[in-house]
Amino acid sequence: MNRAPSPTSTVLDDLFGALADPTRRALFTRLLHDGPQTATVLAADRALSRQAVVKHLQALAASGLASSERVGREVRYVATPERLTAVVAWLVESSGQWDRRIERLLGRVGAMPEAQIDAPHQQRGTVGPE
Amino acid sequence: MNRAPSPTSTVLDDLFGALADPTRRALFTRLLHDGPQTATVLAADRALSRQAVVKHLQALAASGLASSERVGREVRYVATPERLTAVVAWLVESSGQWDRRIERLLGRVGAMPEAQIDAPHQQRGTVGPE
DNA sequence: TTCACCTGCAACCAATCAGTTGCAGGTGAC
DNA sequence: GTCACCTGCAACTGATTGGTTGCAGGTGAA
Repeated sequence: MNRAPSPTSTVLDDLFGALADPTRRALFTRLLHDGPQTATVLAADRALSRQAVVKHLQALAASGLASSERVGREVRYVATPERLTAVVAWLVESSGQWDRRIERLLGRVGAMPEAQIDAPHQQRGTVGPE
Repeated sequence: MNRAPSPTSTVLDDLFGALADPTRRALFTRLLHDGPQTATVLAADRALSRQAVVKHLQALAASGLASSERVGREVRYVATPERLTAVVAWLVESSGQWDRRIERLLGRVGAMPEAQIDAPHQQRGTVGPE
């Protein structure tokens, strides 16, 4: 599973593209906080067809923000937020030396207490770099 | 100038959407590093029509990442990266307590001197997590 | 074995998007 | 005033996107 990113689009295209849709962001954060879910379950409490949700999840997977594993007859999707580092890297890199505000904001994250940082769920191996 | 964001899309939709296109990202960083430019000039060294560039710049402006000012018969576009704080805010907020890697990356930036936060950036309402 | 349930694939539709071209209207310089 | 140059608007096209529905196929449980 987990479609390979299309050769004509870059990692950042896929990432920003995936995050540009509110439904997709919602699915991503839902997976991030509630752990693995099937598309069927995710579609249940949303006014969306299962197929629509599947397509969104595949878009997330194509960008590396989600991954799927088969468990019996179900397919569970998991958020894989590591890839967001590419977004952060772009922010840092492209901004170079602009005004300080963003660094202050980022500083807050850097200063986060470690107690809160533990991975919310097991981050299984399918994630590998391409 | 600077179209208002459409009422049906949120700030984040517009931001991520604007950044999802490689041409738009290139234009943005170009403006960021080289300073104000006209669409005509920007289109010159790109294999793109002026109108196409104008549309991209308008998309950037709609998301708040660029602004334009009229100077005589020219219109100069300027990058306004402050709005990127909304992206950072989303990263911070939605991620909450994920994996360490990103914090290391962010930590590098956050380690800068004089990091104290004022108001996290005035967000015109609609930004929250959805 | 049978049946219920979940997934995957395909076709299709409407809307949006990226891009083009053509033309009209301002503005500055000579 | 004239002319060159830049911008703005509109129409149009092709591709992509977000969404739907229908149906076939695999899997687990009774």
